[in-house]
Amino acid sequence: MKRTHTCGELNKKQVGKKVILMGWCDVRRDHGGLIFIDLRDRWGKTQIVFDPSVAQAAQGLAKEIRSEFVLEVEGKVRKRPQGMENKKLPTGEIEVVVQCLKILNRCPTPPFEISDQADVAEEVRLKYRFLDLRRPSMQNYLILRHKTAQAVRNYLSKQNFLEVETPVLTRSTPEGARDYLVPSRVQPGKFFALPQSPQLFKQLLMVSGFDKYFQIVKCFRDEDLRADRQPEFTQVDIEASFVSRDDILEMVEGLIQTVFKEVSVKNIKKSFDRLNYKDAMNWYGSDKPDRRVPWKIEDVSEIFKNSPFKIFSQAAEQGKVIKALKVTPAQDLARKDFESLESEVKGLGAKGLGWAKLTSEGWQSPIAKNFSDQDKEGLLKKLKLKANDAVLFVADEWAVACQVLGALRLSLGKKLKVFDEKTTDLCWVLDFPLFEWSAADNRYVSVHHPFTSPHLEDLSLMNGSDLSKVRSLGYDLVMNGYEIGGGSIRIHDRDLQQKVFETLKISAEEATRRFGFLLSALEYGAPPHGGIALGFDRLVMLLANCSSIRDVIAFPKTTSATCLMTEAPSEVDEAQLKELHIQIKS
RNA sequence: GGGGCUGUGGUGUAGCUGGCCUAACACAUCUGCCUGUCACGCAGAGGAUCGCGGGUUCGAAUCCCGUCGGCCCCGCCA
Repeated sequence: MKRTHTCGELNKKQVGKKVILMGWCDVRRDHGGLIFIDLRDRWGKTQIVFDPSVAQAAQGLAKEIRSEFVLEVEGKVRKRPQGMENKKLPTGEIEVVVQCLKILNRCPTPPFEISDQADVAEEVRLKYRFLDLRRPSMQNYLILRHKTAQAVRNYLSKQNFLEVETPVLTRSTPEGARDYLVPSRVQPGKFFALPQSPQLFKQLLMVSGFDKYFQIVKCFRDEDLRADRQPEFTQVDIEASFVSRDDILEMVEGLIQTVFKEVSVKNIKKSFDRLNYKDAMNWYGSDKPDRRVPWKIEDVSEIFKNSPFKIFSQAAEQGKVIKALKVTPAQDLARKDFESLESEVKGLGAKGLGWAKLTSEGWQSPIAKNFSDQDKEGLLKKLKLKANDAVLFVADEWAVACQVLGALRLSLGKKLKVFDEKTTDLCWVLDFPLFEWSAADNRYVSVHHPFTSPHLEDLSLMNGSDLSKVRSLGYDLVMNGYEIGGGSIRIHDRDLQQKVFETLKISAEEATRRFGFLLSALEYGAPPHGGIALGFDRLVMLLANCSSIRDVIAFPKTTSATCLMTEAPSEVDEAQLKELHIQIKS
């Protein structure tokens, strides 16, 4: 027997036709005589009818059918009686009258109803993921994921990019995320690492002359999970030779537009806004700003420099900044809301949060009584305040003040629903610092990675005292407050690479030991090159309007990095450990 | 490593300021009836010792401590 049609394609054009359908029993409506069953497959649902006057035997067997039984039915397509059409179904104009039924497999009562309406705890869904994935919405997410991957492959292939696979078993290159390690059986005491990204391999491919490379590839990072972070995730990894930063940015803009055109109903702009890191931090308090929140952080240090309010004026004197965020409209925020914000802020590293609300009766605020008339006037003018606006103040080190107000900007913007969640915003963040000081390590560390090229205008600063001023040729692609991609123009000069290692306090021996193959490759005629890696799961998540990448990954891990279905990771046999020369200490 | 939320029949929830809880409701399940339903309907039935362990108390789903699982966030994620 062969299935002639799927459950999503029959309509009145096939009326009268004999068909064979296969699928799962979605719902059963047993009227005693007539039995209706919605047969479901990944293409849709079709109503099948068992009529004792048409096929007595089939109708008798149909009495046994329960939810999620796997069925094969042979029957005739017929138009539903007048007024009995189901407008909610694409196949709702017809039904299949069954002449012959085969129960291909039975099913115990499922742990939850296979339906998008059913509200089931994620814990249960993940344990029975194979059932969860039967739900139409989950099937659509994976279909969307496939289409997105296809669009990416087609676009890049048309642009003459070549897909090349790189090793999954590779060497550990600390610095960066924690590695997943794989013990070597043949080399006692030695380990492979799973790649955090194919970064070095793609650079080597450039040295090999594959001037346009891409790969849709799994990457592994043994770090704590988030809604948008899994220990194994997929990147669209891209690298090209003889390109400038703008070449990469434009190519990626084309890629993203193509993806949107093929899989989404949303429209996005032709080219994406570019902001530099400093502005992103100053205006949005984040290097991955969600610009859909229509508020910008303002610097009001100048206004409070001479204020009688000592907390602010002294902060300004000490070289700190006073940042202000106008929250509008804020009529729904009461004193207790501001007070709870204040405690929230302390968890983020700020010493305090000032607030003031402008009501029709004047200022409502625990601190505004300390402001001079000049201060108030300055604020009104700079922030263009009107009744029912509130202002949040943080006086702190620049980075802290920005980040804290950035966090509040986002959480209040969402809470007060001041923007349409369905809109899409894409932008580039450029000119990141190349290095940042790590107090923990007592040295400078790479903001991106040690192979990122310094901004060519800043090369002279590389010898200066304040290395945090050196900008990089790195770039991040940001969508709705998520970093969906990041990359850079790389260093292709061995001496410059050596210099960066020195700056990072990575000794020559250490560099040779860890990245010798790269340094060697850079000597053998490395072309100028650069690239990007897109977070494929995040991209699909945003295209699907989901809030967790788990929803667009077939078999994801929990926040404690386990799989509830397979119960991985698991203990292994003593014999396996022995072969791998591994002993567990408890 | 830290903070927050959460765990009650198969599923989702209510109860959680301790005693009327002999744990309620909806869906699902089972039985019977039903020839036009599509969240089918009607009548009935079964099913949870409240994640687990300990403590307080005359009495614990309810309070306390510990522990395990899930989710969100900070740190971490070059």
